[in-house]
Amino acid sequence: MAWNDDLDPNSAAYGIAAEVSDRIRVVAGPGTGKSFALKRRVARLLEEGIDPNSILPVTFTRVAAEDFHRELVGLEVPGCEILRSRTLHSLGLWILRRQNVLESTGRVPRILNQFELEPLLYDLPPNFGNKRQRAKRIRAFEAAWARLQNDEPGYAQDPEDTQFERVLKDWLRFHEAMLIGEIVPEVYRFLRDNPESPECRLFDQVLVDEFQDLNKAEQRVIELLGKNCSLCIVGDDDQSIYSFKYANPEGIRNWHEVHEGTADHLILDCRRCPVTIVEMANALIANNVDREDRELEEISENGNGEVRIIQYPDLNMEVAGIVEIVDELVGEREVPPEDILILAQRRIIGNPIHDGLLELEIPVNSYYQESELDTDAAQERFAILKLLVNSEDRIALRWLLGLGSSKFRAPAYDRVRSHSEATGLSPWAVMTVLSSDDISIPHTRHLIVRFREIEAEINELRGCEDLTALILQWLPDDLERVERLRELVEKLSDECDSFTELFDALIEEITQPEIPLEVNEVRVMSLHRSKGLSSPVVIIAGCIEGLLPVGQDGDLSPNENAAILEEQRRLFFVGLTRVKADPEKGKPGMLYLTHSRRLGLAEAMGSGITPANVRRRFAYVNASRFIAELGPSAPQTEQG
DNA sequence: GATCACTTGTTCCCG
DNA sequence: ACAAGTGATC
Repeated sequence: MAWNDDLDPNSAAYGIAAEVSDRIRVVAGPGTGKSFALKRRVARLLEEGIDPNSILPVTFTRVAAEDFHRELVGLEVPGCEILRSRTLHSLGLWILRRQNVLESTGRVPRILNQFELEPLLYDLPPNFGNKRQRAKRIRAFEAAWARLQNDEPGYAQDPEDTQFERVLKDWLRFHEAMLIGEIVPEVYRFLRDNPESPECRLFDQVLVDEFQDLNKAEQRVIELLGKNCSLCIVGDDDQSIYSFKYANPEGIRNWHEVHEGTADHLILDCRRCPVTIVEMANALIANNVDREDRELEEISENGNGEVRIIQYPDLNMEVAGIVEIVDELVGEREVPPEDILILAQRRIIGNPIHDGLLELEIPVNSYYQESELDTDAAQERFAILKLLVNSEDRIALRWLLGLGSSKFRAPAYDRVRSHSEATGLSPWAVMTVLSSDDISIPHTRHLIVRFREIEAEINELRGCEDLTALILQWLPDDLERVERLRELVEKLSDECDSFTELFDALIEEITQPEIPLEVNEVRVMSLHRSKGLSSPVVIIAGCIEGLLPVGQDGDLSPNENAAILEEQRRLFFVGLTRVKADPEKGKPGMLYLTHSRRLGLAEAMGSGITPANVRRRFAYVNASRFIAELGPSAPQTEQG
């Protein structure tokens, strides 16, 4: 088909697809069809004979990359199959591999799993602040030290940051591993320092989605890739929700001022959402001060949808209430499970909902990060497996040695590491000689005990005769809290013949889960994760003050806290606008906002929920201020 | 006496 | 999750 088939020449999508400027900024509100416009633009470029290999669509997530590719293939434009949409990470890793950048700097692309960061945080010395501050500093390092939009990425300015970078990189080098977040800074440095490299001329057309969520280093990578070519950036500053990785909405807000001759496009027709929800979203986001004044426009054919706001006496009842709502929707109202999206900002809310639905045998999937490895037991089993495959996996050994101790035995391990660095022996080799009393290092007794346990475990596994026996030894049927991991292993072991094959598949599946072509279950995830998705039924749980928005941070200035509040409002805005109306198919678009009055104090504190009051081991919380900000279109709160 | 691990009491941080 | 306290180890 032609790129402009059924496309009104006066529509925003047409304007974007036909735009010939080589600097284009598109600001597109939620559900306004920006991916549709981008798709048509790519179709036009292909039809004009531009080499598909020279077009680079950059997406925020792998899911979005896959979606974009699928939609392009659907267009049946010549060349669309070749065209690959990529995330900045996958493109970055590809460039680093291609140019052997990692080898030349002595880095090993063994990427740490989320849970493996834990010992690193304890091994970083406390002079860099408490654990939370150390974690935050790692994220600044991953942003190439550009915390603000005006910062220049590349080098740490603050001497403490410089020292931190040295200690962190030493740790990573010693453990022969990398953080996933190191890829972008490495690529940035490579492109900046090698302007003659072919990667700087690889593409003629660079299109970037979700630009508001790129930090300065990522923005710079895009600029370097698109220096001599046509650059089209797309996003919505009202949906900027990644300040924790130092993304900054100013990046898209000021882009047209920084780039001369920018053609500016704005799309505001919200084709996705019911009218009521567009009104609520507009009322909500208007409370943000740091923002351009604009409104989403409703499409009256979408109808009003159904909105309910429910408060429950406590969190358990909220969870039970949501499970009941879903059961009723799936049962009596015959809503397909895949049409239901449940958003919860904390696993302590999302997980019991997931489990409750599972109990009713309603198909459901949880999308929290690395959720197969949610429990300590699953993490331990996974680490053992890594060590079985490669006893020189220093990260897995480090993690297992620290297991069971609240501070991961950091001081004792530091002595082992010093010895290892002094002698050139690997940590495994050092532990082996320690264990056999050939040498002695003070204060390492607990470490040795742990090492012997680990060794025994691995020897048991080595003794297994076949794959089935090994899996059974590794994940015994009666071992609790590893259900998700076991399910995954069972699924994968059917497709794998050898043990190493299974291991590779398992790593792949956990770190880069396959993106299913179509879902057929209820999805439970965080608001961040829901970016780019839409669904006929959306349930946002835990709409409480102290969680959504999060409480004030005493370490931060009033201005910083105000900025966080505005981002939280954008997060809620993103959540609301996931609702998709399709009245012709009998799907009006439903939104449920739930909250409760009370939850366990330990639960609240453990997951960063700030209570309004604390009484007798219970945290008492109030309805989110955002509920009141939804304006007159929002219904009254019901009692659940 | 210095260092480290574990427990206990009070708690403010995840994506 | 952290700080302080206690007891064990060197």
